[in-house]
Amino acid sequence: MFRAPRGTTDILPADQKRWRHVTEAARQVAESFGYGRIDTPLFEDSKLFVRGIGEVTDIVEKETYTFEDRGNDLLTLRPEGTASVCRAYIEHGMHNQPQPVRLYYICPIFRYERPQSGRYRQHHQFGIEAIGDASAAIDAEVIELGWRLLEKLGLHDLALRINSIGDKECRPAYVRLLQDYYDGHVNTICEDCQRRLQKNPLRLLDCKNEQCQPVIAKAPHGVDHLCEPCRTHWDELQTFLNAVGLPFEIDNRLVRGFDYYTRTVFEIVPPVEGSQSTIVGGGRYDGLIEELDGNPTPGIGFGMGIERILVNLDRQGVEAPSEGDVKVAVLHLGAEAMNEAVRLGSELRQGGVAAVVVAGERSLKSQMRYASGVGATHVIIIGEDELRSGEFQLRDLAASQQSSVRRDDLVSTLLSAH
RNA sequence: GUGAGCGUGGCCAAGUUGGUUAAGGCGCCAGGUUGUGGCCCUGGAGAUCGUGGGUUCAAAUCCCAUCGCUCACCCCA
Repeated sequence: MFRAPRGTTDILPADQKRWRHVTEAARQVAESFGYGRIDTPLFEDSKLFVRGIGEVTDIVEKETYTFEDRGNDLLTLRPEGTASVCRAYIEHGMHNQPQPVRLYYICPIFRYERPQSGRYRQHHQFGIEAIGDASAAIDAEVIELGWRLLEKLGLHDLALRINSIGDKECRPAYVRLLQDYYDGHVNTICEDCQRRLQKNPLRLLDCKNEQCQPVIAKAPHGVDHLCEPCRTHWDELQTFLNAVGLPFEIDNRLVRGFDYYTRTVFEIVPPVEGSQSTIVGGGRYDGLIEELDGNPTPGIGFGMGIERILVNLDRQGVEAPSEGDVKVAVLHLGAEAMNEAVRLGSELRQGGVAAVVVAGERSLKSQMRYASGVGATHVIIIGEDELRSGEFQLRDLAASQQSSVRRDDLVSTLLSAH
C-alpha cells in the first residue's frame, strides 16, 4: 500500500475548517496592515538558497530537497520563504514602488529532517516581508502583525522574545569576544558546543545541554556590544513596541539559524516549553537583497508555522468558528422522483445552494440517515405526491421542522435560510 | 545523522507463561411494516495480527532481519 511520504500529511476535508480558520485570519490581518499577497514557485535555482541562507547552515548543508531537472538545471524545493520573496522583489523591480514593499505568503515549505512533533518534511508557513525601509518602526510593525494574528486566533499566554545580533560592523567583534570567552571554557562545554565554537559561534548561546548552562549564563551579551547605529535601532525598537503595547522580553540567548539576519531577531513561543515550540520566528536581513545581486536594501520579516499554530489551538482548546452554511440533501422515492432529484440538485447548485443528491435507490430512512451523516442542514423529499402536486417537502434538520414548498420557491427559500 | 518506544479490520483497541471459529467500542451497510434523521435495539460486511525468514506438532504471542510510525537530540516554523 502506498503511504504519504515520510514527514508529509494529507489535509482531509474534516481538517479544512481549522486550516481555513488560520489562513483566513492570516490573510485578513496581513491585508489590514497593508500587506499584499505574493506566491512564488515551489522550487528555485539552488544557488538562491545557498547564497541567501548561507552555505554552512544546517538547512543548506543537509536539509534541502535538491534535484537536477531534465534540462540539467539544479533546483531546490524552498526550505524557507524569504529568499524567494527577495528574489521576486529584485526581479520585478519593486524598488520602484513606494518603500517599504509589504508582502505576505502562505505556502508549503520543504526540509529533509527527521519528523517529530511539530516538525515535518513538508510544512506550511504564513510569512510576511517588509522590504525597503530600515526604520525600527517597521520592525515593530512586523512583530505586531504576528502578535495580533495570534491574538485574533484566540491563542493566549504567548511570550515575545527579542534580541539584537548587530550588523556587519559590530557583530564580528562580538563574535570574536564570544569565542575568546569560550576558549577559556572549552573543557567544560558539550561536544556540540565544541563544534559550534568553530562553525557557528552565535549558536553557542542557545545550547540546551546542562553542562553548558553556567558558561552561557556568564557569556557576554550581544546587545552590550552593538555599534552606535545598531544600538539606536535596538533602543527605538523597544520604544515602538511599548508604543503599541506589546509585552516583550529581551532574550540575550536568542539567535536564528540563517546567516542573513542582522540586528533585530525575535520569536513568539507558547507557554508550554518543549522542543519545536517556536511558532513565529523572524528578524531583519539588511544585507540579503544585496547578497542576491540587488541594490543594498534593508528588509525584515517572519515565518509562522501553521501546523504549530494548529497544535497550540488544539492544546488551548480553541475551536474554529462554525461556518454555518446551508447544505441541502435531495431525497427521492422511485425512479421518476430520482430523475427529478437529479434535475433539482443541479438547479439548486446553479442557484447558489450547496446540494447533494442521494445516489441510488434506498429507503427513506436510510436516505435521512445519510443526510444527517454528511452534515446536511436541510432535506428535500421528492415522492409521488410531490411530483403530482409540485410542492416538495422541505425539512430543516436542526429545527426538525418541515413544510411544503413550491418547487420554484425552493432556491429562494433556502438562500434566505440562516 | 544519534537515541528510545511502538506496529492487531477505516479509526480506538483486548489478547503476549505459544494451543479450538483473533474480544469489544466507533464508523460503515441493512432492518425495527406501509414515505422521515440525530437516541435506542437487531443483524451484516470488513483483519493473511506491518513485511520476510526462523524455532515448534502448533505463533498475533518466542528469535532474527527489514520497513513504517511516534518521541527526544541536532536544527528549525
